[in-house]
Amino acid sequence: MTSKATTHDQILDLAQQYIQQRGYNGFSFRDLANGIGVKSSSIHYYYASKTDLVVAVTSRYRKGFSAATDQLKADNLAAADMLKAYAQIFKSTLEDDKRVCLCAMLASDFDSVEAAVTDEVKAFFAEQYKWLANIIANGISHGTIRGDIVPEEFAILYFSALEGAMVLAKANDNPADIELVANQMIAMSQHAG
Amino acid sequence: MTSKATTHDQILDLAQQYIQQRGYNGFSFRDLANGIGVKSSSIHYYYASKTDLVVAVTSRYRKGFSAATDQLKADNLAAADMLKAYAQIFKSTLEDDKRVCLCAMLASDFDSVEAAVTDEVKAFFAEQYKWLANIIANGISHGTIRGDIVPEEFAILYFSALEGAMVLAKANDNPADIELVANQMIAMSQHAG
DNA sequence: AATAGCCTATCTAGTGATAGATAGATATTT
DNA sequence: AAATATCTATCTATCACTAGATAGGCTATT
Repeated sequence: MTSKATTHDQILDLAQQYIQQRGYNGFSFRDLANGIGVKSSSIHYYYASKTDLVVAVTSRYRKGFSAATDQLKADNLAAADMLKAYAQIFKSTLEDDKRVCLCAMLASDFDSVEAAVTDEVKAFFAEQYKWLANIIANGISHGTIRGDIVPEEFAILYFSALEGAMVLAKANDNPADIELVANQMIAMSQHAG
Repeated sequence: MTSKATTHDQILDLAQQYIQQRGYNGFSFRDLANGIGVKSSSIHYYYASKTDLVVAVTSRYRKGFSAATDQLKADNLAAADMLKAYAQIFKSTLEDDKRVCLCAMLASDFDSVEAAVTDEVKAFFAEQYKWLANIIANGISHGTIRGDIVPEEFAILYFSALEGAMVLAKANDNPADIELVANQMIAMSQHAG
């Protein structure tokens, strides 16, 4: 018996999809309602405002992403493999669902959203920077990543490149570019051969 | 006597600003009209549809950017300095005007815009990839950039990272991150010390 | 009976787009 | 030169539609 998703979950799921594909200003309560098969007032029953809805979606996304990266870290791979697996999350998000990172979309919409949303987005970025810097620092201490790399700086580079590659790869309809971008950075972070 | 900008030019200028700051779905003909001091019907006089307007803005942006990079190339700097100067365009766009690359914004809005717009955006990306690959190839042939780098691949990396860094730097209110990202890639493209 | 979940109906505001009018500049004909 | 015609750039007013939001009612579960 396939347990039917609740309306509440469907709202969050579809809102997330719309934000990832069309951005904050690219969908309406009616779009959500029509997609789910309810009325827009039912969305308001769960979320009084669009801001409330988007904050909930972003918070859930942020926590889900953290859980995924924590899981990845528990696998205890070498730093380079960890970074590769991390990039794979971005690639499959685009390849499988034609979606861009939720927070990259919302970052583009920063001038359109309220502080409650930007706070969640900034928290997401801070968490990802921290996770990446930790992985990189571990790689350096294990001698698999060049010692002249500054973990906090390379984290920003790696993350920026992946987020940018995601948007460009979608525009160019070429998800493989994400892997191409990640592999080049990883190769450059290794000791010269 | 300060020559007053025509209404037509004001429309293109303000539309460009809005797209760079709020995206395709983040502004209206009325926003433009109010900002300029005319009626929205006057915008329609110049551009029958929003698509037509955005195509015109994007085409102008693309040609202006090409002119700027051609000028940069004429300066005949070393590859690394050329790449640094290129990144500086992105940084000052964010720092001075709080704007993101027009085409990065439109790329995020790909699911919301018509093919006439996406064609212009894709043409912009293709031109930038080509310019960067050429600069990198020159650097390799002059021996200032590592020979194991593939120009077309590093171009995608460099451009992706800059576009991503621009969006993230805006969200984090930290334009210096653009330079940080560029400098790391340039350093890694050099021969090991 | 109370609550949860969803509905109908409606509101105010704003969307892109269009029709028709008009003042003033420019061009053409007499 | 004067009269006529056309063009440019803008206006007012309105279209059908969509936006987010809200009040109040119905129904099913607890």
